[in-house]
Amino acid sequence: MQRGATIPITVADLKTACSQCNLQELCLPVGLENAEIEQLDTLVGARKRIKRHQHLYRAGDPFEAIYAVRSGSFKTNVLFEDGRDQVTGFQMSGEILGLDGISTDLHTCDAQALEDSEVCIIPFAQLEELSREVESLQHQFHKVMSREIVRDHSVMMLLGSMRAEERLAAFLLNLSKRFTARGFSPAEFHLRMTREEIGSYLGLKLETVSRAFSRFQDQNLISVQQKHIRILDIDGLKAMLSNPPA
Amino acid sequence: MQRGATIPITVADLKTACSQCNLQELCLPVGLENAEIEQLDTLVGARKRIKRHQHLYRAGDPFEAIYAVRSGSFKTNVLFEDGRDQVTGFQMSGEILGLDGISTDLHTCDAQALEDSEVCIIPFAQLEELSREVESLQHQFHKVMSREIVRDHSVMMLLGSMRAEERLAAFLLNLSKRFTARGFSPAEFHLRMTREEIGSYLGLKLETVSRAFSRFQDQNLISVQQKHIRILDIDGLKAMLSNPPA
DNA sequence: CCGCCGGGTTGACGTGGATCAACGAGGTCC
DNA sequence: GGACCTCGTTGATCCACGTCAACCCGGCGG
Repeated sequence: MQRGATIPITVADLKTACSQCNLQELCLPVGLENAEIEQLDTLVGARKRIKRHQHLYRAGDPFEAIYAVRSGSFKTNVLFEDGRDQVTGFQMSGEILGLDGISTDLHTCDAQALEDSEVCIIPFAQLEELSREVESLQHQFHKVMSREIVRDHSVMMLLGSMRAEERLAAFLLNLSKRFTARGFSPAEFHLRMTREEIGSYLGLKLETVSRAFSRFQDQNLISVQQKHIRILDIDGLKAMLSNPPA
Repeated sequence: MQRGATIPITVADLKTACSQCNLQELCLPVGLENAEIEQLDTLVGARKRIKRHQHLYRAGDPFEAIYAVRSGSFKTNVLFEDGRDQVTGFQMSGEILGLDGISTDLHTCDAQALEDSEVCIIPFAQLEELSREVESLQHQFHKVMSREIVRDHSVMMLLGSMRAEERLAAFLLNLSKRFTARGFSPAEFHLRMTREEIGSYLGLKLETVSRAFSRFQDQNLISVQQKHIRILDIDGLKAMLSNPPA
């Protein structure tokens, strides 16, 4: 099948396509030329709305596409035979979901919307096909995967060697950075996930998360009201990270 | 520069190449046709010997190539500003090192040999070039990256929700599986890493690792003599994994 | 309006693993 | 062969976080 200029692109398509998307700078098209992004448009046609608490995919589902979060946010979690599970990440707009499925052609975790959300569907076979032709797309995709590996390593670091308050501080600073990159306030935001989900991600119990929030508030580092967070002293939070336990 | 049939391949090259390598089934060439593997040979020319305790690369080094472990074994670890560090993985023959470097063109962790080892150097630009031409290589490379992501997720699970003995049991079972895949005994092997390195990987202190080994020995699950491990009751070890803490 | 329910906070208490410390076994260098 | 050093084991104690439980708040349905 031919692609590219031989396929007519309608105005309706364009409106939803990468070339018109304000997340370009955060998403798969980073670093691509305009002409290349228009090639991407031809395969990133469909979008999908996912309501709060609905699953985008589940562990065991056949893998066919990766997804770019267009609006809203998600969590991914892995399941364990005995019913235990663990949140492996929270994804916000521009971030890519589903890379775990490539290895076995089955998804290996669940992806669930934390709020009403929308994703762009990127059929994987077509992405591979196009990235054989478009060098910069190929390289960008490799960077996306590698970035996921690097992110996972820093989560391992967090889980393996940080104390509860350090973990939470790292988490808040990471969120702040990601909100900032999306044009939101670095200091004030709304958590989309529960204390239990935060705890699962950070390897802590929800009570410990709650207590750490309260402690940060007592120290005037942040102000917390349920899911509403305001960072009052970002340097203070950063300082928490460079304090080894011993 | 031309590649492929236009470049003469000497017998000496071939002897060290993928097409002649007995790790084919475990390494990058999985699932490739013979002709395709021969194309791989053209870029996986050089090998490098790394002595015990030497670094293959360090965090901050420019990223130019990925590496396939040909013999021996490695650990990778990430560093933290304040001097803390954490082992993120142990790699044995056929496994790929260096994928973390793609994201920023700098390596983000250290890779250190646990014993005298040898790696194949796979220049990354050339790998991308060839995988634009060879679909199955492209796909296989994506699987390798995805597998690393999946592996990282299971380490997160381990660090975030398992108890000390569960972690160690999971670690031993994982080693056993990988030794088996390489034609070694599933039940008897030699650890290449210290208790401290195991502990760092598992998010435990070396004393805890040592105690867990002793406990397993008391329960006749394994026999331990320093670095020599014999698994006596593999089902018993597996059972440790399906026992939630509560 | 009231009752319910999920999510969050806080307190009292228990415990798994960290910490500190002593000692033993093997390897290496003179 | 002795001195040293790294690695591993084991015991005693401590403490960060988990556990259990009470309670609070806001939203929702009847």
